[in-house]
Formats: sequence, structure tokens, C-alpha cells
Amino acid sequence: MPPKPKTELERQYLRTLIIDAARELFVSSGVNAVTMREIAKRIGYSATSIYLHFADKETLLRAICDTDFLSLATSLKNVVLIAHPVDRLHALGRGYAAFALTHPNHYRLMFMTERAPCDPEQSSLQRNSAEQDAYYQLKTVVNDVHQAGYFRADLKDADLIAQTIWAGTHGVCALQISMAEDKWVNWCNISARLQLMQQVMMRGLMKEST
Amino acid sequence: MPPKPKTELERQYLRTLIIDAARELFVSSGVNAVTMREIAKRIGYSATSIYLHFADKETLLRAICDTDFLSLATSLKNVVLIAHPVDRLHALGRGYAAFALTHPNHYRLMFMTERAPCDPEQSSLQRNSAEQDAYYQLKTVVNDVHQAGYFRADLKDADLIAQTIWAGTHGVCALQISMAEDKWVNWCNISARLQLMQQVMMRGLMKEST
DNA sequence: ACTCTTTACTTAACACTGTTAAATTAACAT
DNA sequence: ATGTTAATTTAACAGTGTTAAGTAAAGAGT
Repeated sequence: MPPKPKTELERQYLRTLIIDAARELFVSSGVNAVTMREIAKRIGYSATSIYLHFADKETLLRAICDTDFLSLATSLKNVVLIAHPVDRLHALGRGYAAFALTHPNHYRLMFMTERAPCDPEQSSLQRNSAEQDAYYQLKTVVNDVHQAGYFRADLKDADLIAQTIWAGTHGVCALQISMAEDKWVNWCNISARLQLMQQVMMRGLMKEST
Repeated sequence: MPPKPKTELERQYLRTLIIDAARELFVSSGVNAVTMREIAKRIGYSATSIYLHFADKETLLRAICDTDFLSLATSLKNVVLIAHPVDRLHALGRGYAAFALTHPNHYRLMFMTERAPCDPEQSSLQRNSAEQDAYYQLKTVVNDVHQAGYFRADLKDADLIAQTIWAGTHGVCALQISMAEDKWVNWCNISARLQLMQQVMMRGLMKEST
């Protein structure tokens, strides 16, 4: 049943219909379970129709990624309401980890999967936006803590500090996601691991107080 | 050209021939480039012959993994020669990161890829061996440092400490491997990131000295 | 010497994948 | 009524992991 010329809005609608179906599939069964034919079946189209909206599977996955980056940033947006900058940093870490562990498949796709490097030029997201760029959010809070004079005197590069904090949290989450079921290691409780990592980061980066 | 009955030794030889060919392929081109047919072509056999030695591709990859776990442990073996336990811990971290960054494809396969959980029972490696188990090596050194009284008083669980140190180093390496090319983030020098992480870990975990 | 079994291996085939080329069919413009 | 255009589908290609069925060589038994 072949239809009529479509408005831009209708195209947009179909586009998000595809993305949503693809999401749903891969959230529950991982990226390998997502096949073009399966996505198509879900939305009642044929597989080739997807190619009218996305150049290939990689591009489609990237589009999912983009919406996920946005939802990560959105979920972290409220930390700016917290008064004390160090508390903000803590909250950011907890929020980030919560996102990673409640959406492991998304997290894997966003930060752990081999993929063509993201080109900020052609992303739908805005860089250095407090609403859309989680890395910018982190860097902002790091800057706040820095300005407030909490970091050790020898730490001056906000990017370096931010990337180290990120790496620490990412390390705990990533190991949890890909190795938690592995019986070789006697894994401790994930909350304990997260908490100690936060503690270690803070103690390691900040001046010794009291 | 169909051959004759083979001795156990000949079977072993062919097995490692397959593993080596598969390694070579995936070291240079990543796991997706490794196809059964391509491996077979390399060693002059047909694809189905591989199934006489490995149940499926997953099992073959796991076998590669096992040899890589061994080579990681081997590369770290010499740190026991270092006299001071804290220096040992440092060296372990550096050695681990060096392995990760010089063998990114292996590292990805070992620690970042979705796969059926490793069952220690049927691994060819020995757990809790100073020569074959990198996690055991780490835990041993952590215990040494603990016994020498360097860790903060509230830190008592050697597994938790070891897993946190691991996560920190893993975080830096993993982000480097999957995101280094990403232009969204203004990445600092990888050595600087590694060094700061080590520093932060040490400062965060150990008593304040001098 | 001739069979018979076992073993190592290959070819053929299946069911699936992403992707492209070639129809098909509906709506619109003239 | 005709032609054009756009949305969609079916058919097909080249590739994947994997299995079933065949083939040929070596050795054992008589």
C-alpha cells in the first residue's frame, strides 16, 4: 500500500518512529539483536524503508546515541540547584552512575562501543550547552569547585580534572556492565565500589580539610 | 586432500594455528573483521574445519582471550621484584595501562566486550596464581601495602581496594580506547591522565604522609 | 589382497545479516 | 487523460555463522 507525498513533519514523525522502535529493541536485547528487518516489522514497514531516513545502521545507532546523550544531560540538569559546589560534584557523579547502571545498553552504546568518532559538527546536540552537553556540565562544576579553592594547588587544568573524575566513575560503571557476571573476580557490592571511588577521587583531588 | 589420523600433539598444533591466525586478524582489524572463512583461508583450511576444534566463534574468541589474560599476567609478573610495596602498586598500574594501550583490540575483547561470563572452571588459566592471574597479582600487592600499614584506617577490604584501583586505571584506558578520537571532548594527553589517576588513587587511598 | 571402520576434511546448503536495484503504486500537476 | 514525482515494496546480492552430507586417506581385521 504505497502512499502520497509527505510533509516534513510526517517525515520527522516516521524518523522518530524508527528510532523509538530501534531503541526498544536494543534496550531489551542489546545492539546485536537489532536488525533492520526486525525494526521494520515493529513499525509495519519494510526494511528498506529505513534507508530512506538513515544512510545505514551505523547512522541509525548514532541517532539513538544522540537522543541518549541528551537524556543523560537532561537527567543531570538539576544538579545546578545544589548550593555547595562540592555537593554538586558529588551529585553529578551519583547521577551519572545511576544513568549508566539503569540503562546499561545505552551506556554501552554511548561510551563503550567501537564506532566512528562523533563529529560535533553533524550532531544534533549543542556542545557547551548546560542542557545538552553532560561533559560541559561536569566541566562547569569542576570549574566551580576550582574557583572556590577546593582543589589541590598543583591542579590547574579543568579538563584534566574533569576527565579524571569521569574516568574514575566510568571505570566502576564499565567494569560493572561488562564484568559483573564474571565469576573470576569476587566482586564487591556495586554501591560500595561507587562510593569508595567517589571518596577516593575527592580525597585525591582536593586539599586536605580538617 | 584428506589426510590421516592425527596424534594429540598434531591436534594441539592445529588448534594454536587457528588461534594465532584469528588473533592476527583481529589484532589488526578488530573483532568484526574476524570471520571464520577468513581465518580458514589464512591457514589453508576450509571454514568448517575450525568447528572441529572450537564449538563456535564465541568459544574461539574466548580461547584468544585466555591467552591474552595469560600474557597480561606474564607482563606484570616482574613487579614482585620491586622492593617497596607502594612502588609495586605503582608499577602494576603502569604495566597494566601499558598493556591496555599497546594492545587495544585485545584489551577491548578482554574487558570491554559483551560476552558470556567467564567460568573459572573451564578456563585454561589457573585462578589465584601469581603467574597467570592478574587480578590475584593486584590483590597480593594491595595486601602487601595494607599489611605495611599504608592504607587509611577505614579501608579494610582488600577486594574493594583492588577493585577500585582497577576501576580507576580501567576507566582511563577504556575511555582512551573507545573515545580518544571523539572530537566532542577536548582530550588531555593520555600520559597526563594516567599519571593524575594514579596520583589521585594513591592520595585517596593512603594515609597522609609528611 | 580385499574389505570395513574411523578420522580429517571439504563442499553444499540453511537461515540470517546489511544493503542496493528494480519494480509498484498512489497522489499531484498539467 | 497523461506524465511526473515520491513513498514504499519486492527481489536480489554478497556476506555471515553454522550444520548436514559427502569424500578420501589411513589403518585394522579377515
